[in-house]
Parts: sequence; C-alpha cells; structure tokens
Amino acid sequence: MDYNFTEIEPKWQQYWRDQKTYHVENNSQKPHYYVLDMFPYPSGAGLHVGHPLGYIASDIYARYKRLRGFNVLHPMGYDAYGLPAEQYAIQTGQHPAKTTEQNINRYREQLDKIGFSFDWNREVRTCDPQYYKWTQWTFLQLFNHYYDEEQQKARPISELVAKLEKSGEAIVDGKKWVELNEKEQQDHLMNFRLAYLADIPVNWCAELGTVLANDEVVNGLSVRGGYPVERKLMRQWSLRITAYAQRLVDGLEQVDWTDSLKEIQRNWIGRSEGAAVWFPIDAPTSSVDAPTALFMGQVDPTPVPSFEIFTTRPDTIFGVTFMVLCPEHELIEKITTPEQHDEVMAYVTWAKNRSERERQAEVKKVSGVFTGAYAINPLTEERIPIWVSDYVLAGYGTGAIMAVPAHDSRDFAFARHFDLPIRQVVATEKDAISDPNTWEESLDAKTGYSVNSGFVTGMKVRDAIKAVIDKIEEMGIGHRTVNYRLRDAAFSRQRYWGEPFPIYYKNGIPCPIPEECLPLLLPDISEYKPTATGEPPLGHADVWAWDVANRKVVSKSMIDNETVFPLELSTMPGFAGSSGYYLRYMDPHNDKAYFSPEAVNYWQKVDLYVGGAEHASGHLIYARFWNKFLHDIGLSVVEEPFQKLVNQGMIQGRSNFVYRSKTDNKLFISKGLVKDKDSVTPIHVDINIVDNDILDIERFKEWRPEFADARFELEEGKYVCGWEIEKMSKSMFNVQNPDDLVARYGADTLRMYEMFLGPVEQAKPWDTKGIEGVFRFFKKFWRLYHNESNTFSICDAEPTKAELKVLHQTIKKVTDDIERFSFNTSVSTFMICANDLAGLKCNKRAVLEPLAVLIAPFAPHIAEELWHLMHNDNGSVCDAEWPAYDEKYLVEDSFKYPVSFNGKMRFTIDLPADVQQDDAVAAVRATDDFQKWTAGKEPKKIIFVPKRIINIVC
RNA sequence: GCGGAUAUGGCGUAAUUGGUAGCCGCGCUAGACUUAGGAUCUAGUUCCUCACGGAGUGGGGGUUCGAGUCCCCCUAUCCGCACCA
Repeated sequence: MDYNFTEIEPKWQQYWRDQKTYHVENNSQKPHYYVLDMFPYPSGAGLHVGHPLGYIASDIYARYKRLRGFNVLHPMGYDAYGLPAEQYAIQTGQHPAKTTEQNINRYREQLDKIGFSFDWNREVRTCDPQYYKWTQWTFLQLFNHYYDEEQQKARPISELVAKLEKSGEAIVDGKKWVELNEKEQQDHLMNFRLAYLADIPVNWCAELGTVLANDEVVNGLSVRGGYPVERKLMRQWSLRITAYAQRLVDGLEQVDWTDSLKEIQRNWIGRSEGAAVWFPIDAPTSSVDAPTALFMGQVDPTPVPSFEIFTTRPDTIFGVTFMVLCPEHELIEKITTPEQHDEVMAYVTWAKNRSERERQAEVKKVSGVFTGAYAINPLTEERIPIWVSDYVLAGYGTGAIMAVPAHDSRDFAFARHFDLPIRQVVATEKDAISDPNTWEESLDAKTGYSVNSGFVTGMKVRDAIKAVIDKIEEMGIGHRTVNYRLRDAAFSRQRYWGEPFPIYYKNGIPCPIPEECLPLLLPDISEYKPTATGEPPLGHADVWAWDVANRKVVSKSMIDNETVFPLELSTMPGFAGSSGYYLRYMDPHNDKAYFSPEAVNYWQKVDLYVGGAEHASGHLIYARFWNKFLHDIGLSVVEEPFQKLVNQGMIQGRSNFVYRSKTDNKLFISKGLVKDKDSVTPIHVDINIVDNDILDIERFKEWRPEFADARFELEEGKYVCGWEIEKMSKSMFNVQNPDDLVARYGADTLRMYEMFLGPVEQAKPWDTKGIEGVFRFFKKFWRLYHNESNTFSICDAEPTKAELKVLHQTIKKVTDDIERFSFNTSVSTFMICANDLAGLKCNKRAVLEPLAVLIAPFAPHIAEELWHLMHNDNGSVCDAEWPAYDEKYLVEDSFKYPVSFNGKMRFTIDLPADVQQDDAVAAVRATDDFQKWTAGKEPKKIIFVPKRIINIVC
C-alpha cells in the first residue's frame, strides 16, 4: 500500500479521541510537566499557517515529554472576549456569543486536522460564565486587598482599616479616620485598593468608543483598527500593578526567557533610581496657601509651600537654572502671577487640546511659558524661575522637574529656545570647564566629575549623586527613591463583549457583589453601540440593577437607591480573562474554587510557554502580576508562572504579483520580460493559483471576470510571477490556509514542514516551495517499512553495525535537538536517516521500531500507523518508551587516523573523542605521512586539541 | 535618540559551540525508467577559472597554531521603547 495519509490521519485522530489518549489526570507517579500555548482569539478569518507554528512546536515537545515518561498537561482554549466580535455585532446585529461560537468551532475543526495532543477535556473559554466567574472573583479579591509596603505583599483591606482605626493620624482635611463619613472613608481606601476607581488620564479612542491600555496603543493609534487616541481624564477602574513593579523586575531573574524579552519587560517597567526633592516656592506676588500634599501621597515636609520633583541626577542640583511643571500640574493655578496668567492659561489649554499623535509627532518642537513665579534651590538658595512646558509629562514622577540645561538634552534645547542660563556642573575631566553657552549639545553622560558644585566639587559623578542625596535627606527636604515608567493598568472598557464588573453603586460608592452571587452574567442587549447619552453599551440593558436584599439582578426600573442600585456599565478588558487561564486549566471544572490547592500543588506552574513576542509588554506582564497577587493571597504556589518561554517567530506572507501592461490592460507580462517597471502595474494574485511562482493561466482567467480574456507574454511557455514578503492578510491574497495543505500533503507533512522552515523563534516568510521535499521524505520513510510490492514487511534479523550506527546517531541527534528546541535540524536528521537506511536497504525491526517512536512527536499519524502494523494493532505509539542511544555505536571501531595536510605549515588529524594526548601524538609520529611532511625535522609545535584534531606546526 | 537581535550559495538553512564552511531541503543541470509526468531513481550544483589554481561566512581591524563562531570599529536589516527627568 502506498503512503495514504488521507486514510491514516483521520483514522488515528478518531482513535485518540475514542481511547482518550491525551486525557491527563492531576495525579500520577510520573513526574509532571506543563506545556502551554498562548490560547488564540478566535477570529472570523480562521487559522492561517502562522498560527499552528507554535502549537506544532509545543506539541512536539509535549509528546516527547510524554514518551520520556512525564505526565504532561497540554491544554488549549480560547481567548473569546474581544473587539472584533463586537464590531461585527454592531454591523450585523448578530450576538457576539454566536459569532464567537461559530469561530471557535471553525478553529477546533482546523486544529483537529493537524493532530495535536491537547487534552480537550480541559478546554476553557474566557466568555464562559463558569470561567469568567473566576475572573470576576479575582477582581473582587483585588478590590478587597491593598499592597502592604512593609510586608511587600497584598493584604486584606480590612487590615488597613483596622490600622487606620487605631492610628490617630489626620487623613483628610485634618480629620482622623473615625471622624470621616462613609463616603470619605471609602474614597480614602480607593487610594490603596489593588483594583480601584479613580479619575485618571486614559487613552480614549472615540472611534471604538472605549478606553485602551497603554499596550493597546501604538504611536497614538489603536492597535485594533488604527484609530486616533486622545488623552482624557475619566473615572475608570484601574489595577495597581505599579505596586508590584519591583517584584516584576526581580522575578525576571528567576525565569528562563530570552534576554531580549526580559529586556523588553525591564524597559516597559522602566525602573530608575534617583531622588525626590522638595523645592520651596518663592512667590511673594502669588497666593499660595498652606503646605499641601500634592503628589505621590507625600505630605510636604517643609515649613513653607513647596513642590516635589524627581531626578535621577541629584548631583546636578547646583546646575539648576529653571524649573518646569507639566501643563496638568495643579500648582500652576496657584503660583502663576497675574501678569502671566493669560499667557499661561492659553498655553495650558493649547497643550491639553493637543492629541497624543500631534504631541508625539512634534516632540522636537520646543514650547512653554513662564509662570512668573520662582522657586528656591534648597542647596544654593538661588531664586529660579518656574516654567510650564509639555515636555514634562504628567504621568511620570511628580510632573515637575528641576532643569539642568547643561546636562540634559531636553533642558538644553529648552534653555536655548527661551534663552535661559546654562551652567556647567559636570566635566569629563576635573579641569575641563568651558562656557556651556558655546556647546553644541548637553553633556548627559553619567560619568566624569562634578564642578562648580559646592561641597561635591571634584567628586566623581557617582559619588556626588550619593553625597547630594545624603545631604538632602539630612536636611529633611527629600529622599532617595525609585521611579517606574510602568503605569497602573486601565481596567475599564466601554464596551459590551467582556466580563461585567461585579460592582454596584450605592450613592456613588462602588460596592462589591457578594462572592457567592458570582458569576454576574453578561446581560443580552438590543444594541451594541454606546447609548444616546454616551453610556457604554450595557446602558441598553434593562435588567441591570442590583437588588441587595434579594441578592439578584433586577430591572433598572426598580432602582430606588435604598435596596436596589445601579450596576457598573463598563466591562473588563481582554487581558482580564487571559491573565489566569493557565491556572484554570489545572482544574477547569471546579465550581467551588478558581482551582483546587491539590491541583496547583501538583502542577505548580507552566514549565514551557510558547507564544508570540507581541505579548511581551501586555499579557505577559499582566499575567505575572495576576499570579503574584494570587500568590500573595495564598492561591498560586509559585511566584513566576512561566518558567521557560519560547517566542515563535511570526510567519509572514509571500505575495505573488502579475504585471499588467499600462498601455494594454488585457496584457500580462511575465516577470523576466518586464523591461521598464513603470510600464506595468503589479497586481496581487491569489497564491493558490500560483505554483513555484508559475501562474496557472486557466485558473487565473477564472479567478476574476475581468481577467477572462487576458493575454500573456510568456517566458518559455510559462508565466512567471513576481513576489514580495508582506504581512499575511486576506487583502494581499497571500494567506495560506493549513486545511488546503493538510488535504494535499497530510498533517504529518505540514507539521514537519513548518518545523523545517527554520528555527521556531525566527520570523520567516511562508513559502510552500519545499513542502514537496518533506512529502517525498514521508513516502521514502513509508517505503522503509514496505517491500517492492508495497506490502508491509519488516524482518527480525540482527542489524549490522552500520545500521545501528545510523539508528543511534539519529536517536542522539533528535533527542539533543528536541531538548534545545531545534526542530528544524531534527527534520534534517530524519531525512538523512531515511536516506542512509534506504541505501542500506535496512528493513529490520530492531532499527525501524525505535525509529517510529522517534518520529512520533513530529509525525504522530504515520508513527501510529506503522506502530500498529508492527504490533498487530496492539497499543499505541503514544505509550511507547523513548529510545536510548548507546555511545559505542557512534565511535569508529578501528583507530585509524585519517591524515590530511593543509598545504601550509600544519597537519590536521582526526581523532576519536576519548583519545589521550600522548597516545595521539605518538600515533601521529608513527605515521609515514608524518615523516614525509616534516622531512625528518622535529616540528616547532605540536598542539593537541581535545576531541579530534592535532595541529603540527613545522 | 536609547535598548535588543540578526547578517553564511540562486533560496530556506546547517556547522559537534574555537577545529575540513556550506549538512538537509528547495531550485537548477544532466541522465535512467516511462505514451506522458508536477511520479520515481542516479549524478552534479559556493564563486572565479578550459584547466592548474585561487577566493570565500555584510565591510575593516584584532586575539589565536586555527575564527562563521571570541574582542573592537563601521554598514545594513528587523524588533522593542521613545520628551520617562
């Protein structure tokens, strides 16, 4: 029988389903191993060949681990909440649940054809109430906890309340905790809850009608749809991820990720050490009141009105020549002098109305305005002007800086533009002092020596930084501190298709719905757009109020603000559901808990996580935060959820083009005959009617009516298409659908070929050329187990040394390759092995049986078929044992030293790995070649290189 | 601008991690079997040269008996961040 994958593959896929081959239990004598893929968002377009790349790699590893005797958890599910389904709903009125369900079914169908070893019994969907119940539950835990700085972990908010009750400190407006009313108390607690409601500057996307997180915005445009995004102050739920900033940085030390990925996360968190310093305000003409707590929850420690700045370069404080506030700074109103008032207000208004995109595009443009007020440099007691400029950001530090134009490029540009003084306080050498007004650029480097800097003059910069901070702390006007670029995560989305917040509003105070009442089900609504009054889509829901007494959702008409209250109208963002799904897989059917302690104690964490690097600053940060929080409250047992992480490279599309003549739009010119590029129009052509860049002319004519009467200028009877690497997308007709390839070559060939394309981590264009080579390999491989008349035929004879060498080499190479995730080389190894065994005409069971096991992770269907043929339909190759290799078959038995002379001054001689230096040198000296080439003279040097080579310099 | 990565035949890639550069596959060339082949098999295929030979891992320098691999300086491409004080 020929290699008939169309018969083999569905048969074994059915067999695995029937036998529950990949069903995993949460207990076993075997060691455990958890292999996870980033679950997909089920889009309407279905899977293209890029999606399965990572799944195939992880499936190979999971199957390999199983064969090595591990109990392997390898689940799959769907990140089912998301914007596209909702956009589609707005257009068509179809319920997103329905389209999502359809898309999931399509995904499942496609995935099943590729022969993955997922335990589908553990499938999760983020939009399933049994799943999002726990997303909501976690939100409530975040709401009910605060971050205790002393213990460096999350603690129940009740502990904070207890502390506040005891402490006699004034909190708000000189009042103690016990003196505050409920609203004031709750408002105060919002400053501490890990999930909190606050007016925050958010990325508002008017087109999508929702707020977006920082990682959902690129260059001022939304990632989904590419719509403009503006900065806006809105009352929003946020997660206090910044509380975990340090632990998120530290945790990176413990995980086995690529350096580049860790670096992306470090940059995103953006830790920088420096000092917070209070600058007194010297504003005789203004009306500054008593000292106030302005930022960072700090209370002004100085006796006179002052404001706080953050700097990483406290050593340059002697070079401060002006201060700058961000346009949003609340001090502006208080300090601006009457003369400057109009100008400052005009600037602030202008700055606020600028879109994010404008602001980012005009970064180089200097703008700002003087407030008329002055600050006092606490170390020099100089009077320095306070300016306002949008180059200072509201969201970082305190939104105020001390400007040192000589040593900061932005301050330098600002000083130049407004003709402010520039003073040198750092020099590369101790006496390298010059007039900074003549400089081309500022001296920003954190090296060199302090000059003109009072008591730190002459110190190295690093020492000066330390000395100045010490001084500031001693004076009580500031302290050492760390700042992070990371912001708290905006957690509200003004849209429908997401998890509802389990929150109702009792006279403006957000209150949690009791845990026992979860899940709070997403209601059906009539329309998916925002309401006429600009409320999120959930505003359309009629039955959307919380009846506290009866603990259930009731009609909005019953709201009386006594026992029935309005529910939150926004929903959670996409990352809510994906932040803990890997934990739910451990115990997916548990309706009493997120997951049982037994389950998490058994599996612990994800050992191998495979997915795209595009999640580096989104999902992978949120999930780590989520896990750390769950760890703090005693749920997850390990702080870092993803031990090893592999980023599969993106598969780009390879588009094909035909060239239409500009003078004759029925004439298409073959690529090689196009002389002048401007005389033709390249047109994308569906890659499915092109084979190896040769156009199928008949199918092309049928493809589009306007091409039906096309004429062609051919090269040697063929029409050759041009090509280009582009993103894989429908509009470029370059989407390769895995189903078509499975139908034509089989799943095993697709799996192997995707691995053969190159290293998993590397981005690469999809190119179907070459899949034939892998397909040929399978036909050849199949023939190893069959005789000339295509009947299954293997014999039990003893294998020869040569055959054993081939086998053991293959075992060693493939094992090593899988361990280091180098699947493209293992495919090559299998090809070499098949060529060698075909050459040796080897049909011996002792060789072919281990070989079938070896290939099973890559090509499970053919492996299963051959295994059953060899074992009279008993057992499954999935239960086989991974073969071990024996070194002795890998070494040549005769100790011959193949000698070669490289034509110049030295010999290179191959040696077996374990040979000793003296033996090797003696053996070399004994050869005739040695005598001949050294002409009887003693060589200058004999260099022995461990392993295999001797170099002899004559 | 800052940070990270990469650079090898016509193409995808490999190189036992410092040891004969180009494995394996695609493509191409020639041949065999075939009515035919987008089937199968055999041989060849880094470049220059009829050949002898020579050159060769983006460019330049260095370390080493020996460098695709390590170090320094460029160049190009890709990715991340981007007024982060």
